[in-house]
Amino acid sequence: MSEALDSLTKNQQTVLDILESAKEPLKAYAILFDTQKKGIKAPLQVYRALDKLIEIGKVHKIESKNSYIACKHKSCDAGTSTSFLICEMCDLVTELKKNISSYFSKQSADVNFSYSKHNLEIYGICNNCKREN
Amino acid sequence: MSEALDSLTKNQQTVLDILESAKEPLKAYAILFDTQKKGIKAPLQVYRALDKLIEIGKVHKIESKNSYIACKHKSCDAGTSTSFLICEMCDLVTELKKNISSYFSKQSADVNFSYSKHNLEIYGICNNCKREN
DNA sequence: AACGTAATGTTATAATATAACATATTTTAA
DNA sequence: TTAAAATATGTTATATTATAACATTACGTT
Repeated sequence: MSEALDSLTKNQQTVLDILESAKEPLKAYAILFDTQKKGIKAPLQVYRALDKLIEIGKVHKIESKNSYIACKHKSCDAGTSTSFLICEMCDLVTELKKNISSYFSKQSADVNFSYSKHNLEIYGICNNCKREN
Repeated sequence: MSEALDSLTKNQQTVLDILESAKEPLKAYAILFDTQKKGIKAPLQVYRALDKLIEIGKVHKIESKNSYIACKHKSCDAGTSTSFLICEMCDLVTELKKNISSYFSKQSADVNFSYSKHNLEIYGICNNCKREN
């Protein structure tokens, strides 16, 4: 049988399932805890699954939180650039769709820097939390 | 004597000196290693100095590299928003002074998100490395 | 079937960061 | 000017995040 491009292995699917059903970004050891009933026993199994999922763009890492989040978009361009809005009150994370890259590319060119990719983490208060306060 | 706003303690100054003379961002344990001849003996002493320096805007953390860099600007607005250009070849880091915050603030408002601060890490190739390759 | 590649399982350890507690120093203010 | 409050220090231990190393298994390709 020829391999479907989006076929995931058991561990990869297990980790992705957890992330997709999570409301907030999860830390690796939280994922480990949640997946122990499904056969994942060691940190490395989580990290390996995460590495692959990030590589294919299904998952992103939020660097300032050492946390991981499933990508909600149809197809992210393979684990490169990311832009997030992070609510400081409820931890909700929204991923911005990426036309913002061209802006950074121009800004970079202005100082003779060849843009390759970026990571943007914007902190603030989400709409829900604003209304409730 | 009344306290000068920019007076630093011994450990804080030691850590800042190391960062200011470094060409690339440094990791906390690299700072520890470099400051051991100057009386700093434990990781916590480094982290505490870093915390303070970050708080007053003298140092920034580069989240995607778990590294720290001295701020070259006159006065950064107290450890809040940062924007970096990071060379993938030589690790040179340039901090963008530009008022990119207002752009993010607008983009955020478009989706009903109240901007508070941001962290931007742009990867690419710096001018020097471009010329040499 | 035999090979090459990728994924797995497992143990150990590296790298990054904080907790807890005792002490010392500086600032503030009565 | 001194006592209280706040800040910084020193030190040991430990928590958190992530990777190394190595043996094994699954699986697509030829």
